[in-house]
Amino acid sequence: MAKLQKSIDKRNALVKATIELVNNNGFHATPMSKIAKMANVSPATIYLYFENKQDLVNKTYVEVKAEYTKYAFATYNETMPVEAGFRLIWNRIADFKLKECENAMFLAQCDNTPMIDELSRQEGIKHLQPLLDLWERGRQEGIIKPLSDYLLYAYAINPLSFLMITQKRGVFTLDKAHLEEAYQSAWSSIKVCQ
Amino acid sequence: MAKLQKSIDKRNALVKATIELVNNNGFHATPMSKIAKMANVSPATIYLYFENKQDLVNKTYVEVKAEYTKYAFATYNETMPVEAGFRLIWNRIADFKLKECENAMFLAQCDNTPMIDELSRQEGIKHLQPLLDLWERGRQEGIIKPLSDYLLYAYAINPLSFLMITQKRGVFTLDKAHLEEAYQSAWSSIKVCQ
DNA sequence: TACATAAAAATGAATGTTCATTCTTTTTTT
DNA sequence: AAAAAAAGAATGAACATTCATTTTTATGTA
Repeated sequence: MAKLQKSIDKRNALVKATIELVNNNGFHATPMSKIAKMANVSPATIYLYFENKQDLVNKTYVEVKAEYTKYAFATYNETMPVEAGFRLIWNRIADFKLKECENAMFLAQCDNTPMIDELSRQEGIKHLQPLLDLWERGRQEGIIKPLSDYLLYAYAINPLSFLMITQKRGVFTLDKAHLEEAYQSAWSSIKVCQ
Repeated sequence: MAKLQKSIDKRNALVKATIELVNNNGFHATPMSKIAKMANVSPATIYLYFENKQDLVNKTYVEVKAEYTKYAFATYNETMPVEAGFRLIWNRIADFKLKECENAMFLAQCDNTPMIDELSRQEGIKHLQPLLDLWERGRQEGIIKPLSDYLLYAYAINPLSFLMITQKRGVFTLDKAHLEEAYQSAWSSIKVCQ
């Protein structure tokens, strides 16, 4: 098992360097040589862990996306009432976007760009199922508007990406009070009135 | 006036080619040679109209952003009541994102990427003022929640970008009914209840 | 434990390509 | 016929990837 012997630390350093450089310079301005340098590794070593640059970026995307959803659902279980469950997941996602800012920025960039292969993109979406199930339950109980999952995501979750990016640009700070306001807006947009 | 003599058509073709190629391949995979080919122009000619590749992309961004806001406010005037004015602007923006899909996709990509210089980005934001003024009026009249402009934009406008991208990926179609639902979600998220 | 050796991992330097940009010449416009 | 615009080919740098070698690790033997 050659693969298992290779240092997992090196692989992680490569993934981390990719995220950091792509965040700061964009995909078009992150050469393999810089990734190698930041990970303290020779350029040739990258090819022991990844097929090529595209593969490195794809795998990085899928891994970060998996971390994201893992974090989002870590404290959730399916027996929770709809509103409480949504609040919990929403807060975990907000938390992730604020605390794991580098990771979240990377995902935001990948999600609006033809930088990632379609296959990896689909792979990344898979783990969102618990949220979709919660919404289905909410619709059935008449708590959540009978809208497409895409619309619900667009209004309840995606605005957090915009806010995170805006905060990263420095023009705006997302404090505790803003977060509660954001939650209220998110919930207002998808709950059934009265 | 050398500049005025140069063909405006050629310039437009270059801008259009840039948008199309960046949308489909990403900035990292759109060489100047391809842009030239798509615009039916020699690579050298690009440099008669733009300083370099970065300048071409920056200028393209600023121009498309200007078109976007021009379209958004074309039928609005400041004497309208807040809710009607918001509905009007929202619909124009939705229209732009659906009809001028190429332009809107390009903006979405630029807005989540370090592809554009900070200066051009700031230049692009300027023209949004009428919407910010409308929101200020709405807050004063107690119609719109007393939230930061960034939060209002995140919930009322930005979801349209997500929906447009999702539609472009083909998994979801944004029809008339969806649009009305989206509007209701947008308005719900920022209006003061009762 | 100490050493020898084979396998694996890692490296720096090379390779060949692609690309942004510039140069020189040609074509078009005035 | 002069000036401006456009062109295609040339230039040199940057880059992804591979190659030939060296270093590290694991294993077997005394």
